[in-house]
Amino acid sequence: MLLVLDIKQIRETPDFVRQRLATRGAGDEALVDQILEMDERRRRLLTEVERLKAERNRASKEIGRMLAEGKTAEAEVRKQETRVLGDRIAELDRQVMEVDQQRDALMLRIPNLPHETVPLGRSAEENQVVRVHGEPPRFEFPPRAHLELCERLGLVDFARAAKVAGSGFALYMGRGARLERALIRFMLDLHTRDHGYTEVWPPLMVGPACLEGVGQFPKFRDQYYGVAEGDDPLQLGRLYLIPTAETVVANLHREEILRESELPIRYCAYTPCFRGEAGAAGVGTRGLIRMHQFDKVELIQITRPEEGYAAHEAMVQHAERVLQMLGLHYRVVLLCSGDLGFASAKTYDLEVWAPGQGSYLEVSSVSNCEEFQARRMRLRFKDAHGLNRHPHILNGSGTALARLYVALVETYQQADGSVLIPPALRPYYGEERILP
RNA sequence: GGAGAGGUGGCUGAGUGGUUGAAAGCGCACGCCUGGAGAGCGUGAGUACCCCAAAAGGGUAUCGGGGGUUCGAAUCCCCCCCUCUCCGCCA
Repeated sequence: MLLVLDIKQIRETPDFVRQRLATRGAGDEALVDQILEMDERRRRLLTEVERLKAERNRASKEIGRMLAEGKTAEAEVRKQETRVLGDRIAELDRQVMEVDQQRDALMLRIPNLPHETVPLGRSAEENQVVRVHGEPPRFEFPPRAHLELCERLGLVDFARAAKVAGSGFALYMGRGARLERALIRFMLDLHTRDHGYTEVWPPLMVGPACLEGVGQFPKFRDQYYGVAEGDDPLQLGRLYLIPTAETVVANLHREEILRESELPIRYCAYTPCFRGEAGAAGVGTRGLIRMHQFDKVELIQITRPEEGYAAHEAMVQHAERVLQMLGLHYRVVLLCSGDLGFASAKTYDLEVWAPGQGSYLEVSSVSNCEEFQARRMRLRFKDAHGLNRHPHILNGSGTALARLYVALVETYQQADGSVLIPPALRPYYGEERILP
């Protein structure tokens, strides 16, 4: 009953589905045959059990009629006969449920099909840079890394963050905290005022159904923080800390049937994001680049399928606008099939230049998940013909904070050790520079 | 956390074991009426799945979720979830 890719699509065009899945290079296409087999078994069982149920329903009505007419003896006989049907039905029902579960479990493991405009490739190396904005800034001195800048200016206290929460957390202090807040407000204002998004301030914990809905479950179960209430171990896993606002906000309309006139829906949310990042320790773990908790302003759109890709392009530009207004050098990267996220059909990453790192940092990922998530969360809209269809769901960071912070202080650092605040941010930060 | 009440179709709301997928009202769609609108009248309309080449048609499931009793469950029993009211606690 839970359709991930449309089971009909798999049934009708298995070769196409297999071929598209194969471009991801993860071997998921092997699931297709298993699913088809399950599906066939399921339908055979269903046809049989439904026939029996129809028969039983008829018999029951007949018994009702007999009793009403006072033919108790006859009714008793009929009851006896019908009881046997019940046993057979129960047995078949059990089998149907079993096959259902197996099929659904397989379906949940199938990632989205890459869009036809996605370049083929195996890994991040084959991603395509589609445009570059600006130039890397020049320095008359060796630019410092953000870690040093932040510590010297007292913006972030990593030691105390580690003391209270362990490694992988940041403690923004004083002007550092104010800068974080300024960035959040700047982005929220930009997207709500200029780009037509409605601001949302959502819960930071969600049930597992939401994680499943956006495609983070079942595949990446171990990367999320589950919370427990008190010491009750039974409570563990009933709620999870959100790894991104997408997890909550994309699910806001789950199991609804929207009116077409309500589309497109555009939401913008600031939230902290919590990630276990299992197995990622060791690489770039110092500083603000990879953390268990970071801030992010997220964009979500729910659109008619016809408009999904136009909205996708627009959304990339909404995220780019942040970087442009902050005067940062960045590039837009189109992910290749092998680097695509589980739920996404097409993704652009925004990578901002961090002079102190001497590298680009991913600060935004803008994806069109097409109908994939809508199907998993049973979100539909009624079109002009009264037909229920799945909308496209898009998400994009607009943008992630911590890495943006890195790029910002590294880009705007001065020879005297101060950090200039770019003009667009000054109304929010309140001053023109952060002095040593 | 304690006590109570309740979850039925887009909404309100009837229904306590048998042609009830579910009265009635509102809302909605279409048609008639109208110069046009309204009122009025009529018709239609949930969702998912299965059978059928398709359409037509037929069937199954669905009254918060799951399990049970029964020939038969919206109706009876058990467990869970959620909402509301009162009390307690708390930012």
